[in-house]
Amino acid sequence: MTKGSIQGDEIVEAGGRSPLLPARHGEELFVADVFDGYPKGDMASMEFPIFSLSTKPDVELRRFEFADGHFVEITPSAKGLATVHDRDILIYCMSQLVAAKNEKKPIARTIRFVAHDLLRFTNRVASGEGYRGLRQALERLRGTTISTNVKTGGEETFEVFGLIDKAKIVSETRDGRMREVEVTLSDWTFRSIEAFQVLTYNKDYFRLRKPLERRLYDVGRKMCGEKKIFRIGLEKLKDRCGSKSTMREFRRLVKAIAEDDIVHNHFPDYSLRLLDGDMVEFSNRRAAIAVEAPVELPVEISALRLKPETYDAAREAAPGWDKYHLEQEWRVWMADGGLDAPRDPDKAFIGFCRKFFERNGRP
DNA sequence: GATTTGGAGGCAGTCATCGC
DNA sequence: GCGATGACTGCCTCCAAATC
Repeated sequence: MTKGSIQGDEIVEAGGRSPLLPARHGEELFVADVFDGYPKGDMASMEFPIFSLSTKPDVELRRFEFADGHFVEITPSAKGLATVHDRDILIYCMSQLVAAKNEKKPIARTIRFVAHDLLRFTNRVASGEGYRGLRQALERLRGTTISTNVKTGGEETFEVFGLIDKAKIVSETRDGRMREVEVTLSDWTFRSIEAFQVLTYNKDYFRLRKPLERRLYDVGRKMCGEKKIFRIGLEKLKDRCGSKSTMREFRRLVKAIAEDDIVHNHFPDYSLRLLDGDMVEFSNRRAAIAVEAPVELPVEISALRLKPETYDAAREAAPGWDKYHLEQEWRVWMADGGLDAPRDPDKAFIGFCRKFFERNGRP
C-alpha cells in the first residue's frame, strides 16, 4: 500500500495519511487504500456496450438511440475503443471510492493508486507486460469519447467527455516502471458513484478472461439482478453485448460459454443456457438454490446474511463445491437440527464448510 | 446467382515459465 | 517482483465449398 502526501507539486512519503490529500491546482486527490474492496460497476456502462469486445483496435463509432429521445454515442480514438479489460481500471477506481463513501470518508474525482495493487486486484500478472497494458488501457480510456443526454445521478445533461478525464503516472521506479497512477474520473462516472448508481460485482468477475463472458455477466447482473430468471433473445443480447460477430458466430460463442459453464460452473452468480428459438436464459444461482430448498427455514436462519468475503473463504475451505449450494446445506442443517442462529454466522459457515469437505471430499 | 456453412488465419491480449 | 519469451486464447474477417 502506498503512503504519501502532496506538498505543492512534490509527492513525499508520509507515515499516516488521510484518504483525501490537499488540493493541487484546486483539485482534491483521493488516495486508494482499501485493498480488499469489492468490485463496483456503474449502471450506465452496464446498460450500453461502451467497451469493445475486440482484442484488436476497434475504431468504429457506436450510437444508441432511444424512443424517448435519449442517445449515447461512443467515439473511439485512433488507438481504438476502450476494451472490457480496460474497464477494470474504472471498476477498481469505483470500488475504492464506493468503499470510502460507505465508510463516510470524503472522496474526490482524482484518485491515486499503486499500479501493482490494481494489477493484483484485477487478477492480472504484475509483469512488464501488465504495466505496459495498463499504460495502453489508460490511453484508450482517455481517448474514448462519449456524447450523451442520459441521466446520471438524477440529472439530465448533454455532455461530451472521455471515459476518464486525465491519467498520470505520478512516480516511476529507477528502471522506468510505473509505480503510482493518478486517474481523474469523468463527471459522468463520478456522479454515478455519488448517487450510488453502482452494482457490486462478484470478485470472480476478474477471473473471466473472455471479453464476451464479462459482457454477458454485465448483462446478467444488470438485467437479471436478484430475479430468479431472465430471458432475452439472442439477437437482442448480441446488440446489448456490442458484438460485431455474425449471428451464427455469436450463437456459437454463447453456446460455448454456456456449455463450458455446465462443466466448470465458473460463471459468477448466474448460470447461462441457450434455449430453443434462440433465447438465452440467465438463472440466478442463489435464487435457484432457494427454490430447491427441501425444508422451510425458520426466519432467524433464512435472515442470516454472510459477508461477501466469507464466500471466498468458503471456496478455500471446501474446494470444488458451489459456495451457494454449501450455504443452503448449512441453513438446512441448522434448521433440521433445531439450532439457534449463530452469533457469528460467517465463522460458523466457514466451520461448516471445512467439516463438509472433510466428510464429502471433492464433488 | 445468392445465401449459408465451415474452416483457416490475423491480431492483440493473456498466461506460464525461467532467469535475474 | 520484473523482463523476456513462446504458447495459447478469443474475436473477427475472409474465402472456398455446399446448398438452395
